This record gives sequence, structure tokens and C-alpha cells, in this order.
Amino acid sequence: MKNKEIAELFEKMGTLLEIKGEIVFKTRAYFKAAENINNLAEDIETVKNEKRLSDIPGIGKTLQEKIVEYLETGKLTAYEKLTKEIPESILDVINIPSVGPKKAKLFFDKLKIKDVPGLRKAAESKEILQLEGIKEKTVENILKGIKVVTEGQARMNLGTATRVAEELIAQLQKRPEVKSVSPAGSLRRGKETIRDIDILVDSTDAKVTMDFFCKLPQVKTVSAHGETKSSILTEKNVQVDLRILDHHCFGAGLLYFTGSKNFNVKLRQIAMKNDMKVSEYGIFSVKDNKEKFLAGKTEAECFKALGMPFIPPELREDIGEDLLFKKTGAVKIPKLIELGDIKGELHVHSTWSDGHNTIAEMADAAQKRGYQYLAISDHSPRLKVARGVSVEDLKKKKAEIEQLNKKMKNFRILFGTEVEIDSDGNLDYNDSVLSEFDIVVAAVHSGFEQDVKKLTQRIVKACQHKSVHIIAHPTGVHLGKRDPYALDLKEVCKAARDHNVFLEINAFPIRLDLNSKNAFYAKNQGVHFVINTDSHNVDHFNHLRYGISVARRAWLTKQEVLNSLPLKEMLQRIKK
DNA sequence: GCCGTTTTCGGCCCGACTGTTTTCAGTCG
Repeated sequence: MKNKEIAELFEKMGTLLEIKGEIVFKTRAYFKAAENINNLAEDIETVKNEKRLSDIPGIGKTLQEKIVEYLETGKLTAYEKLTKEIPESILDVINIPSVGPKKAKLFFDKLKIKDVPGLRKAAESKEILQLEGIKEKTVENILKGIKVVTEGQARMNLGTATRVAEELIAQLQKRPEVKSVSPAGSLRRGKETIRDIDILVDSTDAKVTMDFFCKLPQVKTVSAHGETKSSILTEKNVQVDLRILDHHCFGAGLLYFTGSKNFNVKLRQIAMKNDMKVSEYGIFSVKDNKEKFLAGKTEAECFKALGMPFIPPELREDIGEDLLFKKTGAVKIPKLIELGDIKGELHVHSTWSDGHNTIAEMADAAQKRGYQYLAISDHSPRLKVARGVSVEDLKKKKAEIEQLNKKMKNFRILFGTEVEIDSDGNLDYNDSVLSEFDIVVAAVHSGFEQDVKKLTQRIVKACQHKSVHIIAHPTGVHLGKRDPYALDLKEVCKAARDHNVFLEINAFPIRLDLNSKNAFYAKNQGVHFVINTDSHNVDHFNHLRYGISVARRAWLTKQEVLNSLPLKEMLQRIKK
């Protein structure tokens, strides 16, 4: 799949054109195109072959030709030409905080600085001070920025970001002058990975709150400290932006700061067409150059003033964007699945394999969450590192479950397995063993390097098996560690749908697999889902919220999620 | 470079903070 490559090329081209001094609208077109290609769940090669490239928003005639050229020749002449003028390594320079296209160009034109080491040298030797508009403070900021970049500020997963944010929010909430606090940005939208954390505060004394925030023990450096907006780096190099707003426009601020950026742009465009204006200070009507405040206190009021239904934060993305901004007819927002809709889980582990708690302990935790059922789906023998359960031990495990179930009231432990799909798509237990389980979850944990055809075939074959109910973490991604393996999602969806197999949204924060983009695609292919925490101890059940976020971002309702069904209906629903 | 129930040409979101400036450009989100 070349989607990522092409998106990256366009992104780079946009930046290079920016440095060249092209008009912003042209560079923006490249960035927009890159984003839309990134958000494509389909293989762009397929889209090209089916002559549907022009259906991708932001792809016009010129960019279409470039995509075709790259797919057919593996080269992009325009890009090569551009990098002859401006070296590619300048893209690293522009990545440094406080250095943008203008400064990068200045350094390159006047001092022939073409990469980060070059800039560091010129900054340390104060050589850049001779340039117009560069003084001590700028040099200092550049050196600081280089440090941040080289130390790495990778994206966090949703779980880590939530933890960092909630810690800070708890401290802010203790302040007497603070009326309310909310996370915003990609964290509030429940995105799978987060670069920096946005927090919004309604305070009666902005200055006091701001000073308090900038002096919190977690703060390592303060990169901006204004009256309404501050930016800090925590000890672990997480950037946190704090914004303080007045009570009367807290909702407008929340709307603005939650984004996404593109969603805000769309909102403002809609507002403009209706003689209105949107900013973080409210929704205004604009008539004869006079502005009138319409709404701002809550998000709901803001949407209402714009004549729109309330759009949940998770949907304020490029995913399903065309549904939100349909050209004709009113937008209908579905009732998205919620945490409380989940009635049980079908993929957790116990001490029988690599879990840390016994079946009884896991079942107890599940009941405390209000679940009606829990399938203990331990690994199969082939996965030796996880101490997969032997056929012999399965009998003992089953007996233990039956014994425990006798004591249960309004709760049932299900006999499950997370069975290995081997490199040929065969399962790790034979058919007769598999037929004994209440729940069979099939998963790939090896042979990630196989080509797309082979890997797809393995999973399709597993779907076709008469005992398989669920495909666990379908793409195998480990966020920040391992890329998803090559998979033809279209084929997998077809097999899942045709054989009544449910694709998992694995809620474990380093997985979140399927991700929202893929789940949205699968949903539109008629696939149904199951949301599991893949818990290896009782605390992991708390990860469910992240799986729910992913599901909501994929526009899922509870009707499309298997484990929102009560026990009896759930068991009925999985029948092949 | 894209896009169009006002347009095939002329538009393309809005504001804060910083550092360099005597009123603003650059960067960022």
C-alpha cells in the first residue's frame, strides 16, 4: 500500500513550496491532499485503477497526475526538481519549534544552512546573529528547540495521554478560582495517538490559575506564558497547552480547542455563508460590519446557533466528514455506543496462560463492572512466550469454569480461547477441541513479515473456519513500536461479513486495533464488531474506555457491537 | 492547487504569543 508514501511526499512538497515562498493556498492544497490520502482506508492503487482518484477530496487534475506518475514509475519528477532547489534535509530544520519556512529560507539563502547540525553550529557560534531579525532570544529558542527535537517528542498513545492529563486536571480542579476544567484537542476526540495535551479552564482569576499551572511540579520548562494561554513541557517531554477562558464563552472555547483543525475550518466556512463568525470567543452574527454575540456558554448552544445538531467530539474528524457536512438535507448524528452499553467481554486472559489474575478474580472484577458475562480466552500452545494452554490443561480449565459458574448469579464465565493462526492460516487446536469452546478468538502473533496476499489469506481462512467467532487485533499494530502488518482489509471484511465473524476493537492502549479509520471502513462494508480489553490483570478492564473512543470515532452504534448484547442474545448472535 | 444551489475566476478560518520591532511578521494551534 503506497498511501503513506504518497501522503508523505505531498506533505514534504507542501513544506518545500512554503519555503520557496509559494502562496499559502497552494501549499495548503498539498497538505490537505496529504491528509486526505492518509485518511483513506482503501489502497490508493485500487482507487487509481478504478479511476476514482478525483473522488478523494482535495485531489484535482494536477495532483491526480502526480499520484499516477508515482504509482506507475515510482518517481515524482516535481518532487525531484524541488529537492534540487532546496535540499530535503531542510525539512528537519523546519521541524524545530520556533523555526518556520521563513527562517529556514533565511538560513539557507544567507548562510547555506541545510540541516539541523548546520543550524546548531551556526547558532552555537552565534553566526546567525548577523541576520536581520535574529537576536539573542531567537538563538536561545532555536537551541532549545533543537534539544526538544533530538530528544524526541514522539506521539503518546491515548492511555498515556489520558493519565498525564487527568493528573494535571485533578490539580487544577482543587483551585478555588477554577470553575471547570476540560481536556480538549485530540485527547478529547479520543484519537489513538496524541502529540500534545490541551486543557481548557474556566477561571475567575486567570492570572493566578496560569501562574499555578506553570509552577506545577510536573513542569520542566515553560515555553509560553501569557495571560490566557500557556505552554509547558513536562519532565517526560510532553507538551501541555493550557487555555483560560471566560465563563460566557467556555463552550465556544471548548469547541474551538477540541478541533480538529479541519473541522473548525469547515464550521467557520459554514458560518461565513450564513453571515456568522466562529471564534473561541463565541458564535457571532455579522451584519454591516457589526458583530453580535449569539452563543458561547456551552458547546450545545454554539451548535444550535449555527443551525447544526450537536456533534460528539469523536466525530469532529476527517473520518466520515462528508457525512457531517452533507450538501443536501439535515445531518443525522447516530446515537454512538457508550461505555455503559457493554454487557461483557470475550477476550481476556487468566493465570492459565499469561494473565496475572485467576479466573475467579477476573470474573469478580467483571461483575463489579456490571458485566453479565466474561469469556476467559487464554492463548493456545504455539504461543510459547505466553504459556499457551495445552489440550490436557484445557480440560482442567473447563472444569474450573463449570465449578465457578455453579456459584454465579446473573453472571456467566464462558470457556474461551485466543487461538493462534499459523503461517498457513491453520488453527492451533484441532476442530474437535475448538468445538468445545463457547468463544473462539483467532489471532496472528507471528509471521508478520509475510506479504499482503499471504497474511490476508491466513485471516480469511480463519474466518471461514466453522468455530471461529472473533478475529483479535486484526492488523497487529503496536503503537509507536510495530507497524500494522500488510493486510487487504477489503478481503478481510468480506470474509468476516460472509461468515459472521466479528472484528475486534482491541482496547489495550498500545493496540487500539482496529483503529477508528479501519473500523469506519469495515462498518461500511457491513462488518460487526466486538470491543475487548484483552485484560491480563483486573486493572486492565479500565482500558475499555479507549476502545469505546475508537468505536465512537468510527461512528459505531451499539447495534453493531456484539458485546453490547445481553448474554442470551449474544450467544444467539454468534451462531454460524 | 482546489473548488463552485451566489462563482469556471476569485476566492480560500481565526486569534494568541513571541521577539523583534516603533506597528508587525513569523510561528503555532
